[in-house]
Amino acid sequence: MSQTIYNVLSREKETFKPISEDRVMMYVCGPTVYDNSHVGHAKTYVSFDVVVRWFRYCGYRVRYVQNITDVGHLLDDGEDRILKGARREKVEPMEIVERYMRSYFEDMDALGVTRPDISPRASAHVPEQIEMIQALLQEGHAYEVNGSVYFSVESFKDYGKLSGRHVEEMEAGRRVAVRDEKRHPMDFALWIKAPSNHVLQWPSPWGRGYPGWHIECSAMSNKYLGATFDIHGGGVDNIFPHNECEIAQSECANHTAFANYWMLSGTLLVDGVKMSKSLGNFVTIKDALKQYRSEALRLFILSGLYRSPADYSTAALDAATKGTERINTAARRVRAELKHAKADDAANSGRLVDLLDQYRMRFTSAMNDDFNAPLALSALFDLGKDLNTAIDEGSATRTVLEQADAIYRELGGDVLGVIQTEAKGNGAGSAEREASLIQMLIEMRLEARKARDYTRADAIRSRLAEIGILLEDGPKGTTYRIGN
RNA sequence: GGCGACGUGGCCAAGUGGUAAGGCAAGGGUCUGCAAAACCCUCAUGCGCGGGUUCAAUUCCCGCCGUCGCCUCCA
Repeated sequence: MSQTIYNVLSREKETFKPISEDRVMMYVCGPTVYDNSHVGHAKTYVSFDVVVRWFRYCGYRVRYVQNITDVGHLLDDGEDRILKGARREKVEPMEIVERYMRSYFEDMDALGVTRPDISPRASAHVPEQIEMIQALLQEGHAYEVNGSVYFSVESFKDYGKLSGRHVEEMEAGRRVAVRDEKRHPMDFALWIKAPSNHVLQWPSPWGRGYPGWHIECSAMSNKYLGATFDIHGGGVDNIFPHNECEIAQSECANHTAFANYWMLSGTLLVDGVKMSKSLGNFVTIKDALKQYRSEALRLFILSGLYRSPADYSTAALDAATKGTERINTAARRVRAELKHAKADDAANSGRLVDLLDQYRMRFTSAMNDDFNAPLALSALFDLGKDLNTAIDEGSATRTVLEQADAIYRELGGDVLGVIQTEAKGNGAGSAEREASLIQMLIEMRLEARKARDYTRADAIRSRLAEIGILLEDGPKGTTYRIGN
């Protein structure tokens, strides 16, 4: 079965053909680190995390590059975001960068997002950016004015091919005063002359200055992935001008195609409008994680297609929380049953093993179809229903349970990251010890119940509940789970 | 105004030219000292509105209405 990807370049689903057979070279636009990340970032990066995890599950070697923007990304008023952050917090610009880059990684780690293989920083690749700008100047795709360098959009006939815009049709500069220096209103900065008091500046052939925002992605993807690579990802909101500019710079400098497949994730809305730093309506990932566990956040994100918008609300997150509980309870039950599983016996076992294969195939074909995570999830939910029934009937043999456990670990855990694959503990040894202690208390409570000493039984239960361990009495005995 | 996307049950959300996945909520049941949880079952003749193509459309085409994103910084 082959992988399909909705390619924004063609606006169609295409069969994925990597440049090297078993290898995926992938770039995703990363954050500008001048403030805490919000749930909108989570949507984008969790989505691409699942793409990477899926490729790896399928046996591809993936090189995943995601930049860290720490210079050159300007605000409306022309001030660099990093400098604004530095002024706000009264620290060095690079302190802002370190602070929020660490914060970003903390958030991503908490969300279970696999770290990129390379997280190149713009400020650490100024020579590479200068080199690319020089190439563009030599080719006549760029021009210098007063120490700044601009890309000439008229020199690249394909400008607008990703976003479907045409230079002639755009009423550029209508709302923003165009810099007089530009030859064409749509031209964009490759290199910006720094005022003498500007804190971030580097020497260049055109005097002291700093790189424009777009050029870093072109220069760094070129360095780590090559002139042409497989997949370029990011949020749709950057399709114009950022992504369009990347294509223009790279294709003009390298004389070859840039990314073969463009995957853009849908915008996260809150109360129907975009969640963004500039609108101030954002929920930080740290705040969201105080309320919801990371599996719930991931499930919320993966409940819709990556390229569709999603609306953040407490109702949606509560529903996702319940959903993760349902799916994790089923997975936990399988693991618990496995401890005292029956040996295999012919017929039933075979039928159920076939059923499990079908679920794995359902999941696989969903993911192969442009990473349809919501459809893949539905397979896991249905699987849980069948397993519960099988366990109740006593037809779930060891082989069945082992394979079910493997599905949960590999597909729910490794690929989607919505199923906890191991007990959360403070350390390797302590988790096991904790489990034994809880088991001991459960047995003590059982003895109390047998003796009809319910006061004592309830006391054990409520004391455990106080420290977040919830006991649940079921037909087959008492189980527990760790609450939030 | 231009470009792009979308409108599916109470809410969220997949999907297909041949008759609607899944989650949440709701109702019923099982279990149970109590409680909580869990599990099972049920739940859209219908897919924004109006036309058209077709043996057949929610799915294709046209028009309309509405929502969102981008066009200026945002993942």
